[in-house]
Amino acid sequence: MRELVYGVLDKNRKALSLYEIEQQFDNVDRSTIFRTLKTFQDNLLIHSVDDGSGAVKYALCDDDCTCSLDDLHYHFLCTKCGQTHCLKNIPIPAVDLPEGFNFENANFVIKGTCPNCQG
Amino acid sequence: MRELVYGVLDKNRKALSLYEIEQQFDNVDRSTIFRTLKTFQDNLLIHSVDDGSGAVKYALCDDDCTCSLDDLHYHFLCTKCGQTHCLKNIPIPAVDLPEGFNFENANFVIKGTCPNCQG
DNA sequence: AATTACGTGCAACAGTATTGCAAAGTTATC
DNA sequence: GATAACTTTGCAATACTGTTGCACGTAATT
Repeated sequence: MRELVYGVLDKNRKALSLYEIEQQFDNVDRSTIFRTLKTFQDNLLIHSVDDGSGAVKYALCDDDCTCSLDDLHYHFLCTKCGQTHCLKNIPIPAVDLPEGFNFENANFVIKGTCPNCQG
Repeated sequence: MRELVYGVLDKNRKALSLYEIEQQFDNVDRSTIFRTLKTFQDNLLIHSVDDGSGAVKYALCDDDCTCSLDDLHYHFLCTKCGQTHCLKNIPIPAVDLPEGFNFENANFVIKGTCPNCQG
């Protein structure tokens, strides 16, 4: 199962929701996939994004990804097709937080239309 | 009711979830507050943030806020106390999107510890 | 007074996430 | 090879947030 789920994420190259992953199988229970994804996350194979679409999405980490530390990148949610892309090539600028605030992690989601949905 | 809900948001000066607002009243229904917040949002009095905590939070807009247009700002979610602060003084840098991607909106949430939770 | 519009509470429902439990499968151990 | 120990899976149930339908009550309007 883990290999199959990994395969789906690898094939799609974008962030998928639990439901979307479930759709790609015929007879696999949500909970199984859910737990598989959780395992992946615990082992830093994938990262999750809450893009505001209502469902958390999951995407593969890069080989050298250390997720919570420095794999920060923008995510792009297309408001037309609903797909979420990882914009790994765009660096996230350092944020100058006010005194007393301590940076741990960040979630930067940009919304708009993706190349497939221009018209 | 609208005055009361507005008062709560004004007093707290941070983003509150529907549930948190509900807690500040004794006998007011979720749906009433929900609809009140929706009304506020339709009239651009408040903006909503999905900080990834599972619940959407709501905060007052500034007087000159035009929300969906240029009131973009960072939000800070404290991983200890769960409070969400608006970091209105920090400008959001322009993001250089790849060809074909069209910017409409953004949601930038930073996680960490807030001044109240340092130790 | 009759009509209309609006606000509220209750209850129900939707969608996603999550967990308990038992069955099925797998691996280790003797 | 049999048994025990552990893992994985499916089903069902539950939690939580958000959302809507409906009925009732109140206030404004004619």
